[in-house]
Amino acid sequence: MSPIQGTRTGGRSARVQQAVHDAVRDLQSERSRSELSVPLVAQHAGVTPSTVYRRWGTLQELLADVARERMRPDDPPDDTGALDTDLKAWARLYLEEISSSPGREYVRDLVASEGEENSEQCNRYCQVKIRAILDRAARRGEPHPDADTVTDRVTAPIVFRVFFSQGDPEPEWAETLVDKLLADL
Amino acid sequence: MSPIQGTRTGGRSARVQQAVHDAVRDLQSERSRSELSVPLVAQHAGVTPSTVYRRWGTLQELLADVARERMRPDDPPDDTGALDTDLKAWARLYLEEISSSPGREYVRDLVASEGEENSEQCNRYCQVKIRAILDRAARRGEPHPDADTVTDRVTAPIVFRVFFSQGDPEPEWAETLVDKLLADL
DNA sequence: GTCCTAAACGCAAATTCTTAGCTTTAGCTC
DNA sequence: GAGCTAAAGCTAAGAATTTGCGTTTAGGAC
Repeated sequence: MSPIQGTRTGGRSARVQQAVHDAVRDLQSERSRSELSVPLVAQHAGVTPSTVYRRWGTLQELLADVARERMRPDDPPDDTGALDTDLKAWARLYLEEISSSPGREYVRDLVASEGEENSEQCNRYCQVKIRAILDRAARRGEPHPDADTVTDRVTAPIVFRVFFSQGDPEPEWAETLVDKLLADL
Repeated sequence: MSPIQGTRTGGRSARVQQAVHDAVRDLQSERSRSELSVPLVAQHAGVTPSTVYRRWGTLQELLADVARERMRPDDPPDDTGALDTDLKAWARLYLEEISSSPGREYVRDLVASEGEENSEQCNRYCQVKIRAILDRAARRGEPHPDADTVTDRVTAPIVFRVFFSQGDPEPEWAETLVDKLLADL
């Protein structure tokens, strides 16, 4: 039985999805956003444009779909032995990731997409990592904030500053956010 | 001598800009984002599409330009007599504004635009209001955080939650952000 | 006020993107 | 493996975008 009645998830459909995603990633690495188009992606993927239009609707939605995939957490965050250093290492990495040129594009694509599922999913991925760090702290018996507080005091300021303030924040700034958070516990 | 060599700011150019902005606002109030197009806006504004393309480049950039205009601060925030209540009133209003359906669209349009000038300008508008509140607190002799701290602890979480968390936050939640900020002073 | 220059607009042709209808292919169930 | 149908391919019509060129007009100089 398939997960959703009458929706095909394997075989050709899966291959097309894979080919289109790969094409987007390839093209993103060598062309600017304004040079991308549905027909171009379709050609590189070896499918017809109408297939892409039917499945994703617009280039924007396709880009958001690809961005969400790229944000999927791969490895659990490094265990440095203490909450303070775990959170700082993660915050630093996160800031570097989303302030990088491709990182900005991904977040931009997520926010620009019509529905909010993609952005929400992305935040959930983020919280998975945060919770892994907090769980370790709990097991060590360290006092720790909850995941929502970390989101409000570390993740949110990082994302906000990258998108709404001029100039790139220094990696150290992410660590000061963690310092302040832990000082207020 | 004109401010920027060879850039026209008055007369016909100004009228066209006004007409196009007005057309966008009119259309936004009665149509969904996906129904907007450059030719449609141009027609309502009584100009040719090529004029819009040449001045703004894409629909996205035009929408970001309009959104920035709408975010411009109008009145100074209400003076309720104390920092705590001033900040809470502002935070509540801000949350309501950007979590509203048109508000979300404006922020979306800002972030989606190519350059970052529009988003940055928007944050500056926001900080103008925050600073007005903090200045009043300073004059009253109240202890107060700096504007960047308010941005990190109130503005950023509000924006982040509206765009990356599912479900609409309650207005009261914005006030708790202020409570926590002031408690940690 | 008049003239000059170039920025900005209008128009229209050429190109590219998007959509819709129909046909074909290939997963899935039995 | 036969039948069913979602999803892909194909093609043509329609819409949006880009571009070149002529015209208008704002802004500065005299």
